[in-house]
Amino acid sequence: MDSLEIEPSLNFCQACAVRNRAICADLDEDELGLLNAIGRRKRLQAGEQLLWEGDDAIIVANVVEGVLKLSTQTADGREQILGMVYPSDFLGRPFGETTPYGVEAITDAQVCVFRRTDFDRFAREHPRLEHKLLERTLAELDRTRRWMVLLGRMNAEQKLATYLVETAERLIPANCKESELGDERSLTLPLSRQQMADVLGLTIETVSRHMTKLKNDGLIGLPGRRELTINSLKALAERGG
Amino acid sequence: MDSLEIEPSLNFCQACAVRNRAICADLDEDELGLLNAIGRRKRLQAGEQLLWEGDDAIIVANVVEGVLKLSTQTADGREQILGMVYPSDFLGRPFGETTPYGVEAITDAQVCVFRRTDFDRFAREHPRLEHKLLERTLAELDRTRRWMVLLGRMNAEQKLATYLVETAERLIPANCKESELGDERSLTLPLSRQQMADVLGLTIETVSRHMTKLKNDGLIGLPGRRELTINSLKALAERGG
DNA sequence: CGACGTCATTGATTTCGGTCAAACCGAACG
DNA sequence: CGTTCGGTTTGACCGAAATCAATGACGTCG
Repeated sequence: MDSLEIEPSLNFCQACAVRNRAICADLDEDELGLLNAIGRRKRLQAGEQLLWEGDDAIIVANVVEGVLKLSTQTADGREQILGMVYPSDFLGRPFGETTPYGVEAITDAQVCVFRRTDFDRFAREHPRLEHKLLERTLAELDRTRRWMVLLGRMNAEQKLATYLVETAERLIPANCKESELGDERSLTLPLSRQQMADVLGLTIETVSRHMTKLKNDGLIGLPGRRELTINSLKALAERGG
Repeated sequence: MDSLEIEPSLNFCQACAVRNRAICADLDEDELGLLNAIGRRKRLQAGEQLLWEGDDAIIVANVVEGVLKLSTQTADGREQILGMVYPSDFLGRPFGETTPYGVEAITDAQVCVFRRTDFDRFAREHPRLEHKLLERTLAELDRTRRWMVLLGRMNAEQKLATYLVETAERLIPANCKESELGDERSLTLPLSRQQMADVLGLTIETVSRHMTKLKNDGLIGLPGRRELTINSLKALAERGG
């Protein structure tokens, strides 16, 4: 299975944008060289699928750039998005036989891909890497459990408000550091309405209706389909949890 | 904070019921001795709280016996159960500052408790243990993500059928190994109707109604409040996902 | 035994979000 | 410039689950 369209392997690691934030952060130069030897950079276009649900788990990866979604299909064909991954996040299922979810690039993206068997061996031989991976997995589990509360106990408006606040918080610090311009934010939404629905366990119509409602209530502005301004982050957060 | 009512420390590990299934499984005699030295057995009565949401994360534990729930409170006072832990499962938040959920014993239980700082240090020094913990955490993350689909995309009947099947599968092999009596099972439900509602993101009335419906449809029997017989595991599973 | 408290069931009603259908809007293209 | 097309919004209606309320079943303790 070597049909992955992969770029030639230079030593990317040293210049890697996520060198100090990804699981490789604690590795020394030598270890990094070894890791570099088994990994390959791969570019993905928006909409391109990296892993298919149920496939043999042949690869794992670090996200270098862009946003990807993890999702699964329900029996009746609808989709539930299980999580979003951002730069420096790890994805895939090490030490497992099959990939329990599909992975698709939401924006153009760049990932650092490893054959799972190679990665598993490397991880077992390098406890510092495994430790980083453990910390990340524990943090991801916490985040996932918080999302369960959203799915299980919130109504549509609360879900939407919570999602918008969280998106703003994850996206704004990356763009600009004017965090104390006050309570306002403006950003480009990474997800379409349908994708937002799939993240929140709603339908596209319900998402659309409540976006309009939040706008009419003066909490947000919608200058364009993908554009969002938040008039008061605090007020919006209050509509959530 | 040493007011934990703890039993004196004999070397429990060798005789431990979950010795070969918990994260300690890969440790040798010496390591086990060291781990034993920092851990203590603790008995819990049904309903007793082991950890409170938001507390400093001072302890982690292995479940030796019984069932416990992880749960969180919503702003409006309702509860969402984030997960159930069974014998050999690990609980608590290693490498973290605060406990992101409350832990309460559902049945009488026995756990093997460690001060978090002691455990963290031991784990860092024993990669085999950390590896086990990583595998467990990854598996738990997979399970949690599957639960997101239940919460986000299933209707009440599907949720209930899925829950009953999963409970049967987790509980039956422990009790008796007559797994090929065919497709029937009978068991004592670990959760009250209210707790089932909290796991499934429903209300107690909806749970009750759909339990009755599944009974009337001939899929299950309800000889008592906490008693359940499954007439066909396969048929019940079909009502789920 | 009878009274009480807890938990579960059942019924009546409301409400929120889903479904179906139509209109709308902006970008890409001939 | 008009057409087309995908994504989005809006409306009308419906149904599943929540809510409100009453009743029932069971255990326990005086």
